[in-house]
Amino acid sequence: MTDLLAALDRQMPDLPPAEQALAALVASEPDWAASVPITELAARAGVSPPTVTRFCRRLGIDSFARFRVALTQAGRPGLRYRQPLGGAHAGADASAAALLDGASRAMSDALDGRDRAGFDAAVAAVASAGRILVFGQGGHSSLLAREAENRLYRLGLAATATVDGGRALMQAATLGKGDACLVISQAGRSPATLDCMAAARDYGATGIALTRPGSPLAELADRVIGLSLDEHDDILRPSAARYGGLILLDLLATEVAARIGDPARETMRRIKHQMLTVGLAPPDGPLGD
Amino acid sequence: MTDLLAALDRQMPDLPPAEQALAALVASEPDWAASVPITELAARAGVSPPTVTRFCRRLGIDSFARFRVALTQAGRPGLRYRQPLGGAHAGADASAAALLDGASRAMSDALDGRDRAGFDAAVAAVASAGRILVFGQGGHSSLLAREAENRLYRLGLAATATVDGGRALMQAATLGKGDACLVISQAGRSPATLDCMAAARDYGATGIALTRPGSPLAELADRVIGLSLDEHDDILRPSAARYGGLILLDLLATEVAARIGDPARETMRRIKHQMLTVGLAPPDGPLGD
DNA sequence: CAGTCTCCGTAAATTATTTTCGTATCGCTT
DNA sequence: AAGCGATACGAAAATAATTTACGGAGACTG
Repeated sequence: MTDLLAALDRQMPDLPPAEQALAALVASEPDWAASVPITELAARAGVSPPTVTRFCRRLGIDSFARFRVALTQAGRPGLRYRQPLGGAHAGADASAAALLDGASRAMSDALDGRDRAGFDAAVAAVASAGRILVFGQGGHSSLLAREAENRLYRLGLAATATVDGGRALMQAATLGKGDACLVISQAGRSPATLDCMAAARDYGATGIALTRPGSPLAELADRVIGLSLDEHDDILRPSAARYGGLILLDLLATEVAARIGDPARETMRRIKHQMLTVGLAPPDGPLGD
Repeated sequence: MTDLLAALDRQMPDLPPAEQALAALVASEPDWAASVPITELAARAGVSPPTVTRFCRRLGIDSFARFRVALTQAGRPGLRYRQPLGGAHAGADASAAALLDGASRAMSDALDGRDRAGFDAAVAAVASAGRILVFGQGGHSSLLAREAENRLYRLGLAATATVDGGRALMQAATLGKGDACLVISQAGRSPATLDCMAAARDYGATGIALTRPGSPLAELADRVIGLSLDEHDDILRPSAARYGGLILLDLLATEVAARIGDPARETMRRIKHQMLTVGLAPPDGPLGD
């Protein structure tokens, strides 16, 4: 019952006419529907108040009051702004809503859909690794690779990202037992990424792939953190998959930090101290610029 | 109005006794408080129903009904985990919820809080620029700078990102009238970023800053896209401000693309065509790897 | 020591929600 | 095609929830 709006979509066809009208209204303006009295909602949908009560019951909720709560909760950050984004360009606010929706959805999906056990194993491998090589190529994956380095070095880990296909293979060849190799690739099929993963594993490093489940790269890795591609029709709209990858890296870093504990805290404190001393960071702001 | 629970914390000391009792109850069980009738809430707090109504009014909300909506929104999954993590680590799912909440919030805030007119002007400047220099330094800003290049070159624009403080200044010196210089800095106070912005403007380029409003960098720029730092108490948790910056860049790129229109579409098609030809991208996937 | 202000409860008024009940409509059977 | 039963749905009544009006108690002020 987490996502009332999804349940609503699903049940839509089976609903009687009056309740379909209600469903359509609620789906299009969930925020509004959750905050007005039952009579106003009924009037705007062209039905009577009892129909609204019956509608709630049919959705498995025993009162209109609870329905409001469920509806408000269903309005997850992005979902509130559900925008089909089709056809003509509808203006900056519509774009903003669609982007936010896509990004929120990508993040929830990535987090919810992760394989708990595999993820924990990846956390353990990273936290205890001697060195960590992060590799990603192409616009999105190289962004994620650099961000992974950025997150991990702050914890005092020996993480290095490279986005150079030739160099990655050479670096992978220097890894050994107790090291980790994190390879990031959305499609999981480019030769350079596969070679890098294979080489790292050959020399005894733990291979972790942040990639599409089932891809050739995933098959090669010891541990897989799944990241699915999002489908989209509009060639001009940026893919939201990056957000899924970023939030997974954030979670990885957070969990690694928790596992490392005080030494990580001390490293972060040092970084902050230096930034403050030089005057680059405002005293209350986040680390780095 | 985004975070009722925070507002509640803040106002707590100034509240009369009966309302403090209410505030404490609401803060400790927001979900419950949002779903029970006013009489039940009042009874459990040991106050009368009218006191609850007055309590809502004092918080700036004109009815108990709206208070419930606000409370439900504030009580979204992530927020409950705003624990300082100084104590025990509550597990990966709690971290995931907190990260997701922070990221979603950062994105909504960034989009909602943007200055519409200034943003449009920045879009126009980028879309019509001869060359675009993107500059950012430090973990977060360099990530954003590279991502800006990544988004813009795909539209056929001559965008170049640099994260090298010395090189940026030299590059800025090559800009001229009709060019644009996008400088990204979360604190907006590092000398390198200021020098770069000043030089670019000196030579006639339009200076656009993605930075904290009111910062020295913002003062120097022609156009400001505001990005506020998020406060957070947990040194080990990554800052969510990056997400705000990313979504703003996505919006910038989307709006620029819409303004450019078909030529941008053609460039994207070409990129996709080449990726498909070489077999790097799956036919239905997003652009790039 | 009034006067005034704020807090907060009781009771009344108002408003919102749910229940009850009756009619209409549709599909199915004979 | 008429009869039957089920479902849909609104009107009105009943109930519940919320807000307003008002007044008393206590604290602070001149």
